Amino acid sequence: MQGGSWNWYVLSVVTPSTGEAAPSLVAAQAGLHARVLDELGTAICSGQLAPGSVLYIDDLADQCAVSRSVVREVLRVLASMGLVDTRRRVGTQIRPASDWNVFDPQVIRWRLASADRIVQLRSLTELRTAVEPQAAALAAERATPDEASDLVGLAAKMWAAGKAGNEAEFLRLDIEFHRQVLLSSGNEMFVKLQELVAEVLTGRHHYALMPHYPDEHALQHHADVAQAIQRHDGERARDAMVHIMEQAMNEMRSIWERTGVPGRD
Amino acid sequence: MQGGSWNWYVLSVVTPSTGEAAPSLVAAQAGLHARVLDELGTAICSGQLAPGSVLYIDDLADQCAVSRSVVREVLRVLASMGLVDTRRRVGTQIRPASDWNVFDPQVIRWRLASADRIVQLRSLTELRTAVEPQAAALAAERATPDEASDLVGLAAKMWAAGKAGNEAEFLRLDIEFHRQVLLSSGNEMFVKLQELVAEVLTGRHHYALMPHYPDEHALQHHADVAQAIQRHDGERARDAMVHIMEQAMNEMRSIWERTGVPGRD
DNA sequence: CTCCTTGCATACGTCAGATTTATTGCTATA
DNA sequence: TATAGCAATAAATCTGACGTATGCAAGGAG
Repeated sequence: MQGGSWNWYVLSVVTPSTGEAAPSLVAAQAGLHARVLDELGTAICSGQLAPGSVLYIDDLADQCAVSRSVVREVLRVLASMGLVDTRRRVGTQIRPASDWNVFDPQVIRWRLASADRIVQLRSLTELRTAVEPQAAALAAERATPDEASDLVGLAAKMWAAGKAGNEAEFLRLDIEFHRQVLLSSGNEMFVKLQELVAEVLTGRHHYALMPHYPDEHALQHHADVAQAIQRHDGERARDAMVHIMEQAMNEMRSIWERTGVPGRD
Repeated sequence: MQGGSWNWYVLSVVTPSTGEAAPSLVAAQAGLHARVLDELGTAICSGQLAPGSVLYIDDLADQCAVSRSVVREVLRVLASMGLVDTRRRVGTQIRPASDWNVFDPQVIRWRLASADRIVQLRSLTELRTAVEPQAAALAAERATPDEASDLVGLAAKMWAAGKAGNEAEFLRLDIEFHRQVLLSSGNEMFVKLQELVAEVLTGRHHYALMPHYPDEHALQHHADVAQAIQRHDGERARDAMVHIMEQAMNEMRSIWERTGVPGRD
């Protein structure tokens, strides 16, 4: 009805049958709002809906087989994420990627599920590389004795899991260790960042991008960080964490150099 | 109607007349959605609506004098920011601050307008301290010749503005300089972070929290960063930026040590 | 007395229709 | 050519209705 509309077929439930690409992480009975939100968010972050494209509420309602209320609520959420911009008399326009709230967990999930996966991975890893050493230094100043003890304990368990070759357990402990460091830093934003990183780590596992194999040096560095924090030695904690980050960065680099073009699995 | 309801008066348009605290940054003719969103977001981030409190759509519609549609759309946005959680048969519950998307620009604005102002300022400054040196190092690898030249030019203009005592111009150039460094780092998340920092810097100005007075050393460090980036010397760029951040951190520290209790202006 | 099942009241979820309003692009006029 | 007025359009808002999951409590079985 609204003018020439726009070729919608890209949004149908095709999920190009490339296999594991999009098993639609949103359960079927999750409610219409969540379903439509996920559909549109995925379509936008994957680039299927190019920036500048215009959507119309009534069309979307028809094509998604939901009422306008649902569509409107979805668009309001997408607008708050910077993904779209809706204006009177114009419609709802897709905004360029540079406007997106790339710190929104939801946006990160959508991008991890898209061809941008590698870019997202790289950005977050670089951010992590910058933040975690600083967090370790702050934790050395602010961690309570209990927190410090927990960290030492976690490092010990990581060592055990690494020796035993228990990969799943090691991954869990690894995430927990870094979460604890960021928690002890006393900076709420660092903590939230950890949630994003955890998203990536589990996502990395889900997309089978990188098996995590612990080595001797990494284990030692984790123990060093914990010990330095317990002894309030900020500099040593920072340096040890820098080493951990360097290794993580090297592992990541091997990923995005190996997978030449995006879109590959 | 819905049970004992909840004492709503805290949300009225009181804006306690303490003066400049809340001139309601949202224009009156900004639309009902924006108005209600701002009201509720402010009330939640300020703590007037304590975590665990329960709101009801119909009550909100009455008290804000808008239709349920508007309230529902607002709540959906607040839910996507992690500020509330709405469940059937229960109502809409305020979530604890640890669940908030503290990277959402809107949330940051609300928190800057609240008593949490100092906490927000500190968190972002610490984050900035962690990120910008890394960004400078990356920029030294990735900046195009044009970008590097621009940076050198900006540093020169900052020097001129600093000498001339042109404070407003200096602030503008300062923000632009750091934005350019983060842009040249080639990391989209770093760039977004800069937008948050700019939010803080202008907010800081708006709340008269800190006059920015440039000194000789700071000017030299900015010039060093620019030059190091142009010469692809990542280590020197990182070190110079660390010095800038140390100074920024010291200035901030003087703020949140001076203003003992929050709530002071 | 405890535990589990069952039924009910409740507040959100979804829908459809109507009306208002802001904005854009066109057109006619100075 | 520039500007002011006009008409078309799609979002913004309101309203009333019905569906539906769910927390809670009453009641029965062990």
